[in-house]
Amino acid sequence: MNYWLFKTEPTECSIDDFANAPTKAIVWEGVRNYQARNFLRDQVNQGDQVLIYHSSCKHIGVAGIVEVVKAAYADPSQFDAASRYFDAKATLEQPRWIAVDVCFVNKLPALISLDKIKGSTKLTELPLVQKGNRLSVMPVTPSQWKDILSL
DNA sequence: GCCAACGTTGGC
DNA sequence: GCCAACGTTGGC
Repeated sequence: MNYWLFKTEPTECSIDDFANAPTKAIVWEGVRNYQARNFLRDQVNQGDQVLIYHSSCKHIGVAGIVEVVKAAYADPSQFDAASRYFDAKATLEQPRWIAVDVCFVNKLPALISLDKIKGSTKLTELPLVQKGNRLSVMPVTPSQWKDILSL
C-alpha cells in the first residue's frame, strides 16, 4: 500500500465534502499535470491512503485522510465540453488524463498547517515543502506519513 | 492582488 | 529540439 498527498482548493473540493458523504466514492478529476497524472496512472492503487491538503485558501494544510477505492481510469471531465477541465485533444481511444475514486476516512481534529510541516526537520524531503514544487499528486513515504500525522 | 517559479505552447 | 512568450500555481 502506498501513501499520497493530494492538493485541492477547498472551495472546489474540501475535506468537509467528504465528511458530509462518508460512504460515497468521489471522483478525483481535473489533474492536468503530466507528472501528477503519471503517479495516478502508474502508482496509485486501490486501498492507498491519501492526505487531503487544502491550498490557496485561508487555512492552508493537511485537513484529513481519504482512501483510494478505484484505481486509474480515464478522467471523464476531459471529454465534457462544458467542463473547465475539457481537453479537445483527448479522445476515448487515447485519453490523456486520469482520475481515481476516493472515499472519506477521517477529518483531522485540527488542521496540520503548512507552517508546521515546513517547521519539521523530519519533513524536508517532502515534495510539498521543496522549493518551486507544484505537484498536485505526490508520494508520501511511510515515515513522512507518520511524521505529518504526529504534528 | 502580487509575483516567483514552473510548465506548456508554438514558431523557427 | 531550442527557447521566448505565455499561462498557471500557490504562498504571501
